[in-house]
Amino acid sequence: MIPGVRGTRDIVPGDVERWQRVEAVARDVCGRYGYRELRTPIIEREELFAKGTGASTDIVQKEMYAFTDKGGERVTLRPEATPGMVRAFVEHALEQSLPVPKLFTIGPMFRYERPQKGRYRQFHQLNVEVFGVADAALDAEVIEMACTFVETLAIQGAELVINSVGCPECRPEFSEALLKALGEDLPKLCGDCQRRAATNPLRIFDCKVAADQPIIDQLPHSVDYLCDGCREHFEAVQRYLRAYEQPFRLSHRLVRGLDYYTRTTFEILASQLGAQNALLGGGRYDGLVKKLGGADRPGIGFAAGLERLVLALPGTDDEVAPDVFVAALGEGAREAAFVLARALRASGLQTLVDYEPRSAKAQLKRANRARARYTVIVGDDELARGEVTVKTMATGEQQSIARDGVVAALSSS
RNA sequence: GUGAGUGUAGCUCAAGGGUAGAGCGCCGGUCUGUGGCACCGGAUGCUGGGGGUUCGAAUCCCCUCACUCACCCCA
Repeated sequence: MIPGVRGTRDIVPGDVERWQRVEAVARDVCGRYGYRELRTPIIEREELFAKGTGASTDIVQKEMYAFTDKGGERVTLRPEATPGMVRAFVEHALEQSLPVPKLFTIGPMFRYERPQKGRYRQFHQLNVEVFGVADAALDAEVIEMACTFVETLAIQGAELVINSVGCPECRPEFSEALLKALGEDLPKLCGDCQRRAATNPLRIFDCKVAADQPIIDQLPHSVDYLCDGCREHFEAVQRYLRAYEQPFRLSHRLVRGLDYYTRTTFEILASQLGAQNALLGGGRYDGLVKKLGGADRPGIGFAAGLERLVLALPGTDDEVAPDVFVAALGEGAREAAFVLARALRASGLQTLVDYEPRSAKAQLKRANRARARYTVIVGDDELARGEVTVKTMATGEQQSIARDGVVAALSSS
């Protein structure tokens, strides 16, 4: 046997129904908020992510499936969707053709990481992006929609966390304040934190090392360093959320890993997932469209991890069961059985037939195992009278029905 | 990339140097054209893979692969 590639998974029948449920809810919710689907390729030029996601991020530095193709082009399997969505938005001038560029996409992403629960090398996301709207009302609507999505899936124990990381105006000031506050304590922090202090000081807030916490708890908060514009924007976002009666927790430690985030950031956490507990995360990225060669347009969006949503989904697996099982008894009845099955399917009934000439007992057993509602027994005896026998599996009750009336009888039941 | 744990039948798990097992599931019979319940019978494993120690390895040792948890990262 040749095993599947590490970090990839098959979604088998019995599991796939849960995925379909998540995807159906995603499409339904997106549709109600006015989003249109945009499907972009899984491979993109490597530079799209170096520029978009950010050259300093771990994703770009060590997690991309990047290679040189046969034409000498540097390409990569996409590690996230947003830069591709922005590229397509710009490339097709979607702002001209769509009333409001509200876009969503569902598909696989690839990151070369050590797999663990809730984290895979090929994983799937729902991505939601809106371009060209700077108003805080949209931030709140996007966040509220994300919450509605999770609630509609009946996922328990989800918590919304929000923060503001400022903009290119006020963030440098905050980073400086951070380093200044750290001062002589910096060498006391863990190695990772010291590295973060040099590359992206905000990410010190991500640290989970226990010994570092007393120091980190004393650090200033980004919300206290926002410029007037960012502060008013963030206050407005919170006002709208309260108006929606959407509970949220402010966390000055929510900083997010991608370089492009500005102002509002948010996550929905699920308590039952363990270490990989973010169901969904996103924020505003006002400089990204311009950076990727488009006009100066603001943007906001989020990505939801489908594996994690499926993991957090409450138990009940929806069983897939046929309406009818057609059992053919006797060599002469088989042809009639297949013709009948075709007619039942044409009328919309999910129908199975046995392909082996098994005993009546064996076929009934199969019908039972498949959880068919009805078994239609097509036998030589019945056919001679122009009839078939319909058995209701739940009750065991059965009756003879004219062969040409069985489709009508079953499709109305 | 780092650390720890676990890999035995389709699934959940026993056997800790001496002939690989159970429960569930699957197939068949009792019931020759009638499922579920009961009873009876049957099939299924290169014990993740490779190497070593030993008269003999699922069991001990080494390597490798995969999975799980945590770090890291993030959806």
